[in-house]
Amino acid sequence: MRAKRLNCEERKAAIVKAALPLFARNGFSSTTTKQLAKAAGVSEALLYKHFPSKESLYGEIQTYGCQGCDPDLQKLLQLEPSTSSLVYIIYYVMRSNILGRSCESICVDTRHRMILNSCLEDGSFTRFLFHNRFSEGLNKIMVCMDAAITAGEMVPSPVTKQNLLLFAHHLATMVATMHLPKKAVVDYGATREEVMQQTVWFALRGLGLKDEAIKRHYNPKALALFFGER
Amino acid sequence: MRAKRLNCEERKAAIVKAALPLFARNGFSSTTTKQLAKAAGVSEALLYKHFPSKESLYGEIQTYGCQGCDPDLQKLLQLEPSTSSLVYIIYYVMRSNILGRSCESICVDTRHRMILNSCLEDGSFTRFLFHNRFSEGLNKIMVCMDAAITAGEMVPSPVTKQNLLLFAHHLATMVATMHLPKKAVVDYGATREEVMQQTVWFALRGLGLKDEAIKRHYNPKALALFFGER
DNA sequence: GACACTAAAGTGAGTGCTTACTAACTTTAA
DNA sequence: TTAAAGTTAGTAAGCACTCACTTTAGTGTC
Repeated sequence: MRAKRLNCEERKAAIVKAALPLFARNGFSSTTTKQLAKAAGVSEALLYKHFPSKESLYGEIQTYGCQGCDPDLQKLLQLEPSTSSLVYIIYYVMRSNILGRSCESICVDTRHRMILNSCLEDGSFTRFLFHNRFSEGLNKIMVCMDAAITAGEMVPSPVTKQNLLLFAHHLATMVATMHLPKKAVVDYGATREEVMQQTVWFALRGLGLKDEAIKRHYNPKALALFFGER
Repeated sequence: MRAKRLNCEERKAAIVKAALPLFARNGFSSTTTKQLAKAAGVSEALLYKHFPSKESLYGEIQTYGCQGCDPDLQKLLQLEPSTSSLVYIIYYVMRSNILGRSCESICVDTRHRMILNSCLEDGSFTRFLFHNRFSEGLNKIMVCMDAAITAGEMVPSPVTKQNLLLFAHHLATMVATMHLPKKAVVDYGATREEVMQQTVWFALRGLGLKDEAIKRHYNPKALALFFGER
Protein backbone atom coordinates (compact mmCIF):
# COMPACT_ATOMS: atom_id res chain seq x y z
CA MET A 1 0.00 0.00 0.00
CA ARG A 2 1.51 3.22 -1.15
CA ALA A 3 0.87 6.44 0.77
CA LYS A 4 -0.85 9.33 -0.92
CA ARG A 5 1.70 11.96 -1.72
CA LEU A 6 1.85 14.88 0.72
CA ASN A 7 4.29 17.71 1.07
CA CYS A 8 6.82 17.79 3.86
CA GLU A 9 4.81 19.72 6.45
CA GLU A 10 1.55 17.91 5.81
CA ARG A 11 3.20 14.52 6.11
CA LYS A 12 5.03 15.53 9.26
CA ALA A 13 1.79 16.71 10.84
CA ALA A 14 -0.01 13.56 9.76
CA ILE A 15 2.64 11.37 11.35
CA VAL A 16 2.52 13.31 14.61
CA LYS A 17 -1.25 13.10 14.69
CA ALA A 18 -1.18 9.35 14.12
CA ALA A 19 1.62 8.80 16.63
CA LEU A 20 0.02 10.71 19.48
CA PRO A 21 -2.68 8.25 20.57
CA LEU A 22 -0.30 5.34 20.14
CA PHE A 23 2.37 6.84 22.38
CA ALA A 24 -0.29 7.92 24.84
CA ARG A 25 -1.78 4.46 25.10
CA ASN A 26 1.35 2.33 25.13
CA GLY A 27 4.00 4.66 26.44
CA PHE A 28 7.28 5.41 24.72
CA SER A 29 9.10 2.12 24.82
CA SER A 30 6.16 -0.18 24.14
CA THR A 31 5.41 1.70 20.96
CA THR A 32 7.43 0.37 18.04
CA THR A 33 8.44 2.29 14.97
CA LYS A 34 6.64 -0.39 12.97
CA GLN A 35 3.36 0.41 14.74
CA LEU A 36 3.96 4.13 14.26
CA ALA A 37 4.56 3.67 10.54
CA LYS A 38 1.49 1.51 10.14
CA ALA A 39 -0.71 3.97 12.05
CA ALA A 40 0.53 6.81 9.86
CA GLY A 41 0.08 4.67 6.73
CA VAL A 42 3.68 5.08 5.59
CA SER A 43 6.89 3.08 5.63
CA GLU A 44 9.24 3.11 8.58
CA ALA A 45 11.90 4.68 6.42
CA LEU A 46 9.74 7.69 5.74
CA LEU A 47 9.37 8.26 9.46
CA TYR A 48 13.11 8.76 9.57
CA LYS A 49 13.02 11.19 6.68
CA HIS A 50 10.97 13.52 8.87
CA PHE A 51 12.26 12.73 12.36
CA PRO A 52 15.86 11.89 13.22
CA SER A 53 14.79 9.39 15.86
CA LYS A 54 11.84 7.81 17.62
CA GLU A 55 12.62 9.99 20.60
CA SER A 56 12.37 13.20 18.57
CA LEU A 57 8.96 12.11 17.30
CA TYR A 58 7.94 11.53 20.89
CA GLY A 59 9.06 15.06 21.65
CA GLU A 60 6.99 16.43 18.79
CA ILE A 61 3.80 14.73 19.95
CA GLN A 62 4.26 16.39 23.33
CA THR A 63 4.39 19.90 21.94
CA TYR A 64 1.49 19.02 19.65
CA GLY A 65 -0.48 17.74 22.63
CA CYS A 66 -0.10 21.08 24.39
CA GLN A 67 -1.86 22.96 21.63
CA GLY A 68 -5.57 23.49 21.33
CA CYS A 69 -7.77 26.41 22.24
CA ASP A 70 -11.13 25.63 23.73
CA PRO A 71 -14.01 27.96 22.71
CA ASP A 72 -15.76 27.12 25.99
CA LEU A 73 -12.79 28.44 27.92
CA GLN A 74 -12.79 31.62 25.85
CA LYS A 75 -16.45 32.09 26.69
CA LEU A 76 -15.66 31.69 30.38
CA LEU A 77 -12.96 34.32 30.27
CA GLN A 78 -15.54 36.83 29.06
CA LEU A 79 -17.75 36.44 32.15
CA GLU A 80 -17.81 39.14 34.78
CA PRO A 81 -16.02 38.44 38.10
CA SER A 82 -18.65 36.89 40.37
CA THR A 83 -19.53 33.88 42.47
CA SER A 84 -21.63 32.63 39.60
CA SER A 85 -18.65 32.76 37.23
CA LEU A 86 -16.57 30.93 39.80
CA VAL A 87 -19.09 28.11 39.77
CA TYR A 88 -19.01 28.12 35.98
CA ILE A 89 -15.24 27.76 35.95
CA ILE A 90 -15.15 24.93 38.46
CA TYR A 91 -17.94 23.19 36.61
CA TYR A 92 -15.96 23.61 33.40
CA VAL A 93 -12.82 22.12 34.94
CA MET A 94 -14.75 19.08 36.13
CA ARG A 95 -16.86 18.61 33.05
CA SER A 96 -14.09 19.03 30.52
CA ASN A 97 -11.79 16.61 32.33
CA ILE A 98 -14.24 13.99 33.52
CA LEU A 99 -16.82 13.98 30.75
CA GLY A 100 -14.53 15.16 27.97
CA ARG A 101 -15.13 17.35 25.00
CA SER A 102 -15.35 16.50 21.37
CA CYS A 103 -14.07 19.87 20.17
CA GLU A 104 -10.47 19.37 21.27
CA SER A 105 -7.67 18.47 18.89
CA ILE A 106 -7.00 15.34 20.94
CA CYS A 107 -9.45 13.37 23.06
CA VAL A 108 -9.44 13.73 26.85
CA ASP A 109 -8.38 10.18 27.56
CA THR A 110 -5.35 10.58 25.37
CA ARG A 111 -4.40 13.81 27.06
CA HIS A 112 -4.75 12.28 30.51
CA ARG A 113 -2.59 9.36 29.48
CA MET A 114 0.04 11.80 28.28
CA ILE A 115 -0.16 13.68 31.56
CA LEU A 116 0.33 10.52 33.60
CA ASN A 117 3.10 9.23 31.37
CA SER A 118 4.79 12.58 31.68
CA CYS A 119 4.56 12.56 35.48
CA LEU A 120 6.12 9.10 35.50
CA GLU A 121 8.95 10.46 33.35
CA ASP A 122 10.38 13.95 33.86
CA GLY A 123 7.09 15.83 34.04
CA SER A 124 8.06 18.29 31.34
CA PHE A 125 4.94 17.83 29.21
CA THR A 126 2.59 18.31 32.15
CA ARG A 127 4.63 21.23 33.43
CA PHE A 128 4.40 22.90 30.06
CA LEU A 129 0.70 22.11 29.75
CA PHE A 130 -0.03 23.69 33.11
CA HIS A 131 2.10 26.68 32.29
CA ASN A 132 0.26 27.13 28.99
CA ARG A 133 -3.35 26.41 29.72
CA PHE A 134 -3.59 27.02 33.43
CA SER A 135 -2.39 30.57 33.66
CA GLU A 136 -5.23 31.88 31.49
CA GLY A 137 -7.84 30.53 33.85
CA LEU A 138 -5.93 31.36 36.99
CA ASN A 139 -6.24 35.13 36.77
CA LYS A 140 -9.90 34.84 36.01
CA ILE A 141 -10.64 32.54 38.90
CA MET A 142 -8.72 34.75 41.31
CA VAL A 143 -10.79 37.82 40.58
CA CYS A 144 -13.93 35.69 40.82
CA MET A 145 -12.87 34.47 44.25
CA ASP A 146 -12.26 38.02 45.37
CA ALA A 147 -15.72 38.94 44.12
CA ALA A 148 -17.27 35.97 45.90
CA ILE A 149 -15.54 36.85 49.15
CA THR A 150 -16.63 40.47 48.86
CA ALA A 151 -20.18 39.31 48.22
CA GLY A 152 -19.98 37.27 51.42
CA GLU A 153 -20.61 34.05 49.51
CA MET A 154 -17.16 32.60 50.06
CA VAL A 155 -15.04 32.25 53.17
CA PRO A 156 -11.35 33.09 52.76
CA SER A 157 -9.15 30.04 52.91
CA PRO A 158 -5.79 29.11 54.45
CA VAL A 159 -5.18 27.59 51.01
CA THR A 160 -3.69 29.94 48.42
CA LYS A 161 -6.01 30.81 45.55
CA GLN A 162 -3.72 29.15 43.04
CA ASN A 163 -3.73 25.93 45.03
CA LEU A 164 -7.50 25.98 45.35
CA LEU A 165 -7.72 25.83 41.58
CA LEU A 166 -4.95 23.26 41.40
CA PHE A 167 -6.66 21.02 43.94
CA ALA A 168 -9.94 21.19 42.05
CA HIS A 169 -8.08 20.31 38.88
CA HIS A 170 -6.24 17.46 40.63
CA LEU A 171 -9.53 15.97 41.71
CA ALA A 172 -10.86 16.10 38.17
CA THR A 173 -7.70 14.56 36.76
CA MET A 174 -7.75 11.69 39.22
CA VAL A 175 -11.41 10.88 38.63
CA ALA A 176 -10.65 10.86 34.91
CA THR A 177 -7.63 8.64 35.54
CA MET A 178 -9.84 6.13 37.33
CA HIS A 179 -11.92 5.89 34.18
CA LEU A 180 -9.02 5.21 31.81
CA PRO A 181 -9.13 1.41 31.88
CA LYS A 182 -12.00 -0.31 30.11
CA LYS A 183 -13.42 -1.31 33.48
CA ALA A 184 -13.31 1.72 35.79
CA VAL A 185 -10.81 1.33 38.61
CA VAL A 186 -13.19 2.29 41.40
CA ASP A 187 -16.95 2.05 41.59
CA TYR A 188 -18.32 5.46 42.51
CA GLY A 189 -21.81 4.00 42.76
CA ALA A 190 -23.16 6.56 40.29
CA THR A 191 -23.08 7.47 36.62
CA ARG A 192 -20.10 9.42 35.34
CA GLU A 193 -22.29 12.49 34.98
CA GLU A 194 -23.40 12.20 38.61
CA VAL A 195 -19.84 11.68 39.82
CA MET A 196 -18.85 14.81 37.94
CA GLN A 197 -21.59 16.75 39.71
CA GLN A 198 -20.41 15.39 43.03
CA THR A 199 -16.88 16.58 42.33
CA VAL A 200 -18.27 20.04 41.66
CA TRP A 201 -19.94 20.06 45.07
CA PHE A 202 -16.82 18.80 46.76
CA ALA A 203 -14.59 21.34 45.04
CA LEU A 204 -16.89 24.30 45.61
CA ARG A 205 -17.08 23.45 49.30
CA GLY A 206 -13.33 22.90 49.34
CA LEU A 207 -12.91 26.39 47.89
CA GLY A 208 -14.85 27.80 50.82
CA LEU A 209 -18.12 28.62 49.09
CA LYS A 210 -21.06 28.73 51.46
CA ASP A 211 -23.75 26.12 50.93
CA GLU A 212 -26.36 28.78 50.23
CA ALA A 213 -24.15 30.22 47.53
CA ILE A 214 -23.59 26.82 45.94
CA LYS A 215 -27.29 26.09 45.95
CA ARG A 216 -27.98 29.51 44.48
CA HIS A 217 -25.42 29.38 41.69
CA TYR A 218 -24.89 25.72 40.93
CA ASN A 219 -27.60 24.79 38.49
CA PRO A 220 -26.45 21.73 36.53
CA LYS A 221 -29.07 22.17 33.83
CA ALA A 222 -28.26 25.81 33.14
CA LEU A 223 -24.57 24.94 33.10
CA ALA A 224 -25.00 22.03 30.72
CA LEU A 225 -26.88 24.44 28.49
CA PHE A 226 -24.17 27.09 28.69
CA PHE A 227 -21.53 24.64 27.51
CA GLY A 228 -23.90 23.04 25.07
CA GLU A 229 -24.93 19.42 25.29
CA ARG A 230 -22.98 17.05 23.12
CA MET B 1 30.04 -12.50 41.14
CA ARG B 2 28.18 -15.45 42.51
CA ALA B 3 24.97 -14.99 44.50
CA LYS B 4 24.83 -16.09 48.12
CA ARG B 5 22.87 -19.30 48.30
CA LEU B 6 19.26 -18.93 49.41
CA ASN B 7 16.42 -21.39 49.45
CA CYS B 8 13.67 -21.23 46.92
CA GLU B 9 11.23 -18.99 48.79
CA GLU B 10 13.86 -16.58 50.06
CA ARG B 11 15.32 -16.15 46.61
CA LYS B 12 11.92 -15.65 45.05
CA ALA B 13 11.06 -12.98 47.61
CA ALA B 14 14.42 -11.31 47.10
CA ILE B 15 13.89 -11.13 43.36
CA VAL B 16 10.39 -9.66 43.75
CA LYS B 17 11.67 -7.08 46.22
CA ALA B 18 14.45 -6.05 43.87
CA ALA B 19 12.19 -5.99 40.82
CA LEU B 20 9.48 -3.84 42.33
CA PRO B 21 11.17 -0.41 42.28
CA LEU B 22 12.61 -1.12 38.84
CA PHE B 23 9.24 -1.95 37.31
CA ALA B 24 7.66 0.97 39.16
CA ARG B 25 10.18 3.46 37.85
CA ASN B 26 10.58 2.28 34.27
CA GLY B 27 7.30 0.53 33.56
CA PHE B 28 6.99 -3.02 32.30
CA SER B 29 8.46 -2.85 28.85
CA SER B 30 11.34 -0.48 29.57
CA THR B 31 12.57 -2.82 32.27
CA THR B 32 14.84 -5.53 30.84
CA THR B 33 15.41 -8.96 32.32
CA LYS B 34 19.10 -8.06 32.38
CA GLN B 35 18.39 -5.10 34.66
CA LEU B 36 16.13 -7.24 36.83
CA ALA B 37 18.81 -9.89 37.20
CA LYS B 38 21.46 -7.34 38.05
CA ALA B 39 19.24 -5.62 40.62
CA ALA B 40 18.54 -8.97 42.28
CA GLY B 41 22.21 -9.91 42.12
CA VAL B 42 21.60 -13.13 40.21
CA SER B 43 21.86 -14.42 36.66
CA GLU B 44 19.07 -14.02 34.16
CA ALA B 45 18.76 -17.79 33.99
CA LEU B 46 17.93 -17.99 37.68
CA LEU B 47 15.10 -15.52 37.19
CA TYR B 48 13.53 -18.05 34.89
CA LYS B 49 13.99 -20.85 37.41
CA HIS B 50 11.60 -18.97 39.70
CA PHE B 51 9.29 -17.21 37.26
CA PRO B 52 8.09 -18.63 33.95
CA SER B 53 8.20 -15.23 32.28
CA LYS B 54 8.94 -11.55 32.79
CA GLU B 55 5.21 -10.97 32.80
CA SER B 56 4.61 -13.39 35.66
CA LEU B 57 7.28 -11.61 37.70
CA TYR B 58 5.48 -8.36 36.97
CA GLY B 59 2.31 -9.98 38.27
CA GLU B 60 4.07 -11.03 41.46
CA ILE B 61 5.38 -7.56 42.21
CA GLN B 62 1.81 -6.29 41.99
CA THR B 63 0.45 -8.66 44.62
CA TYR B 64 3.54 -7.93 46.73
CA GLY B 65 2.90 -4.21 46.36
CA CYS B 66 -0.60 -4.64 47.77
CA GLN B 67 0.65 -6.01 51.04
CA GLY B 68 1.66 -4.01 54.07
CA CYS B 69 -0.18 -3.16 57.23
CA ASP B 70 0.33 0.30 58.62
CA PRO B 71 0.43 0.58 62.43
CA ASP B 72 -0.76 4.19 62.12
CA LEU B 73 -3.88 3.01 60.36
CA GLN B 74 -4.51 0.40 63.05
CA LYS B 75 -4.24 3.14 65.66
CA LEU B 76 -6.80 5.19 63.75
CA LEU B 77 -9.27 2.32 63.62
CA GLN B 78 -9.24 2.21 67.43
CA LEU B 79 -10.45 5.80 67.79
CA GLU B 80 -14.03 6.50 68.84
CA PRO B 81 -16.43 7.78 66.14
CA SER B 82 -16.21 11.57 66.27
CA THR B 83 -15.44 14.70 64.31
CA SER B 84 -11.99 14.68 65.79
CA SER B 85 -11.35 11.15 64.51
CA LEU B 86 -12.60 12.21 61.10
CA VAL B 87 -9.97 14.93 61.02
CA TYR B 88 -7.35 12.40 62.09
CA ILE B 89 -8.27 10.08 59.24
CA ILE B 90 -8.21 12.79 56.58
CA TYR B 91 -4.93 14.07 57.93
CA TYR B 92 -3.60 10.54 57.79
CA VAL B 93 -4.67 10.10 54.17
CA MET B 94 -2.95 13.31 53.17
CA ARG B 95 0.16 12.86 55.24
CA SER B 96 0.79 9.25 54.33
CA ASN B 97 0.38 9.89 50.62
CA ILE B 98 2.02 13.29 50.26
CA LEU B 99 4.76 13.13 52.87
CA GLY B 100 5.22 9.36 52.87
CA ARG B 101 6.02 6.94 55.62
CA SER B 102 9.19 5.07 56.33
CA CYS B 103 7.45 2.11 57.97
CA GLU B 104 5.88 0.71 54.81
CA SER B 105 7.28 -2.28 52.96
CA ILE B 106 7.66 -0.16 49.85
CA CYS B 107 8.21 3.59 49.61
CA VAL B 108 5.33 5.91 48.71
CA ASP B 109 6.81 7.09 45.45
CA THR B 110 7.14 3.54 44.26
CA ARG B 111 3.56 2.76 45.20
CA HIS B 112 2.27 5.84 43.42
CA ARG B 113 4.20 4.92 40.31
CA MET B 114 2.64 1.48 40.44
CA ILE B 115 -0.80 3.02 40.84
CA LEU B 116 -0.33 5.27 37.82
CA ASN B 117 1.19 2.53 35.70
CA SER B 118 -1.72 0.32 36.63
CA CYS B 119 -4.28 2.98 35.65
CA LEU B 120 -2.53 3.32 32.30
CA GLU B 121 -2.82 -0.44 31.86
CA ASP B 122 -5.87 -2.40 33.00
CA GLY B 123 -6.17 -0.87 36.47
CA SER B 124 -6.19 -4.26 38.20
CA PHE B 125 -3.44 -3.45 40.69
CA THR B 126 -5.05 -0.19 41.77
CA ARG B 127 -8.47 -1.81 41.89
CA PHE B 128 -7.14 -4.54 44.14
CA LEU B 129 -5.25 -2.04 46.30
CA PHE B 130 -8.39 0.01 46.84
CA HIS B 131 -10.41 -3.08 47.56
CA ASN B 132 -7.84 -4.22 50.11
CA ARG B 133 -6.74 -1.12 51.93
CA PHE B 134 -9.66 1.19 51.41
CA SER B 135 -12.50 -0.83 52.81
CA GLU B 136 -10.96 -0.92 56.27
CA GLY B 137 -10.88 2.83 56.52
CA LEU B 138 -14.21 3.33 54.78
CA ASN B 139 -16.39 1.91 57.53
CA LYS B 140 -14.54 3.89 60.14
CA ILE B 141 -14.85 7.16 58.28
CA MET B 142 -18.54 6.62 57.66
CA VAL B 143 -19.40 6.27 61.34
CA CYS B 144 -17.19 9.27 62.06
CA MET B 145 -19.13 11.31 59.51
CA ASP B 146 -22.40 10.25 61.09
CA ALA B 147 -21.05 11.30 64.46
CA ALA B 148 -19.89 14.64 63.08
CA ILE B 149 -23.27 15.30 61.50
CA THR B 150 -25.07 14.37 64.71
CA ALA B 151 -22.78 16.69 66.61
CA GLY B 152 -23.73 19.47 64.19
CA GLU B 153 -20.15 19.92 63.09
CA MET B 154 -20.64 18.62 59.57
CA VAL B 155 -23.24 19.43 56.95
CA PRO B 156 -24.66 16.43 55.05
CA SER B 157 -23.46 16.30 51.47
CA PRO B 158 -24.97 15.53 48.06
CA VAL B 159 -21.79 13.49 47.67
CA THR B 160 -21.96 9.90 48.93
CA LYS B 161 -19.80 9.20 51.96
CA GLN B 162 -17.72 6.73 50.02
CA ASN B 163 -17.00 9.30 47.34
CA LEU B 164 -16.09 11.93 49.91
CA LEU B 165 -13.29 9.66 51.08
CA LEU B 166 -12.37 8.78 47.51
CA PHE B 167 -12.15 12.42 46.49
CA ALA B 168 -9.93 13.23 49.45
CA HIS B 169 -7.73 10.32 48.51
CA HIS B 170 -7.67 11.38 44.85
CA LEU B 171 -6.44 14.80 45.84
CA ALA B 172 -3.65 13.29 47.92
CA THR B 173 -2.64 10.94 45.12
CA MET B 174 -2.48 13.72 42.56
CA VAL B 175 -0.41 16.01 44.73
CA ALA B 176 1.96 13.10 45.31
CA THR B 177 2.02 12.44 41.57
CA MET B 178 3.06 16.01 40.92
CA HIS B 179 6.06 15.40 43.14
CA LEU B 180 7.25 12.24 41.40
CA PRO B 181 9.70 13.84 38.96
CA LYS B 182 12.94 15.23 40.35
CA LYS B 183 11.67 18.74 39.68
CA ALA B 184 8.07 19.00 40.92
CA VAL B 185 5.59 19.38 38.07
CA VAL B 186 3.75 22.36 39.55
CA ASP B 187 4.94 25.01 41.94
CA TYR B 188 2.53 25.14 44.86
CA GLY B 189 4.37 28.13 46.28
CA ALA B 190 4.86 26.38 49.62
CA THR B 191 6.80 23.58 51.24
CA ARG B 192 5.52 20.06 50.82
CA GLU B 193 4.46 20.02 54.47
CA GLU B 194 2.46 23.23 53.96
CA VAL B 195 0.85 21.92 50.79
CA MET B 196 -0.16 18.81 52.71
CA GLN B 197 -1.80 20.99 55.36
CA GLN B 198 -3.61 22.93 52.66
CA THR B 199 -5.00 19.73 51.18
CA VAL B 200 -6.32 18.81 54.63
CA TRP B 201 -8.19 22.11 54.78
CA PHE B 202 -9.52 21.70 51.28
CA ALA B 203 -10.67 18.14 51.90
CA LEU B 204 -12.27 18.83 55.27
CA ARG B 205 -14.23 21.68 53.75
CA GLY B 206 -15.07 19.50 50.78
CA LEU B 207 -16.42 16.91 53.19
CA GLY B 208 -18.78 19.53 54.60
CA LEU B 209 -17.09 20.20 57.93
CA LYS B 210 -17.92 23.59 59.35
CA ASP B 211 -15.02 26.00 59.68
CA GLU B 212 -15.44 26.20 63.45
CA ALA B 213 -15.17 22.42 63.63
CA ILE B 214 -12.05 22.37 61.50
CA LYS B 215 -10.43 25.06 63.60
CA ARG B 216 -11.42 23.19 66.75
CA HIS B 217 -10.16 19.78 65.71
CA TYR B 218 -7.43 20.38 63.18
CA ASN B 219 -4.28 20.92 65.17
CA PRO B 220 -1.30 20.12 62.96
CA LYS B 221 1.12 19.87 65.87
CA ALA B 222 -1.02 17.45 67.86
CA LEU B 223 -1.57 15.38 64.74
CA ALA B 224 2.11 15.24 63.86
CA LEU B 225 2.70 14.07 67.40
CA PHE B 226 0.00 11.41 67.16
CA PHE B 227 1.58 9.91 64.07
CA GLY B 228 5.06 10.47 65.41
CA GLU B 229 7.59 12.71 63.69
CA ARG B 230 10.01 10.93 61.45
C1' DG C 1 36.73 -36.88 60.40
C1' DA C 2 37.37 -38.07 55.49
C1' DC C 3 34.71 -39.78 51.82
C1' DA C 4 31.34 -40.36 48.01
C1' DC C 5 26.57 -39.30 46.60
C1' DT C 6 22.57 -36.37 45.65
C1' DA C 7 19.35 -32.77 44.87
C1' DA C 8 18.80 -28.21 44.76
C1' DA C 9 20.80 -23.53 43.67
C1' DG C 10 23.04 -21.10 40.42
C1' DT C 11 25.52 -19.80 35.92
C1' DG C 12 27.80 -18.94 30.96
C1' DA C 13 26.96 -19.05 26.56
C1' DG C 14 24.07 -19.19 23.66
C1' DT C 15 18.91 -19.19 20.75
C1' DG C 16 15.75 -16.98 17.47
C1' DC C 17 13.33 -12.93 17.13
C1' DT C 18 12.37 -7.96 17.32
C1' DT C 19 14.06 -3.48 17.55
C1' DA C 20 15.56 1.25 15.94
C1' DC C 21 17.61 2.85 12.20
C1' DT C 22 19.89 3.15 7.17
C1' DA C 23 21.46 2.81 2.29
C1' DA C 24 20.26 2.25 -2.21
C1' DC C 25 16.60 2.35 -5.08
C1' DT C 26 11.84 3.80 -7.30
C1' DT C 27 7.89 6.77 -8.10
C1' DT C 28 5.67 11.10 -9.03
C1' DA C 29 4.36 15.86 -9.68
C1' DA C 30 5.88 20.29 -11.37
C1' DT D 1 14.27 16.64 -16.41
C1' DT D 2 14.67 16.81 -11.69
C1' DA D 3 14.09 17.13 -6.91
C1' DA D 4 11.26 15.77 -3.50
C1' DA D 5 8.36 11.92 -1.66
C1' DG D 6 8.30 7.36 -0.81
C1' DT D 7 9.76 2.29 -0.49
C1' DT D 8 12.33 -2.24 -0.23
C1' DA D 9 15.51 -4.79 1.87
C1' DG D 10 18.43 -4.82 4.71
C1' DT D 11 21.97 -3.84 9.35
C1' DA D 12 23.78 -4.38 14.07
C1' DA D 13 22.27 -4.41 18.60
C1' DG D 14 19.27 -5.77 22.16
C1' DC D 15 15.52 -8.48 23.68
C1' DA D 16 13.13 -12.49 26.34
C1' DC D 17 14.11 -16.83 27.10
C1' DT D 18 16.72 -21.75 27.17
C1' DC D 19 20.17 -25.47 27.55
C1' DA D 20 23.85 -27.78 29.20
C1' DC D 21 26.73 -27.28 32.70
C1' DT D 22 28.94 -26.22 37.58
C1' DT D 23 28.77 -25.32 42.48
C1' DT D 24 27.28 -26.20 47.06
C1' DA D 25 24.93 -27.78 51.31
C1' DG D 26 23.35 -31.63 53.45
C1' DT D 27 23.32 -36.84 54.34
C1' DG D 28 24.70 -41.43 55.18
C1' DT D 29 28.97 -44.74 55.27
C1' DC D 30 33.12 -46.32 56.74
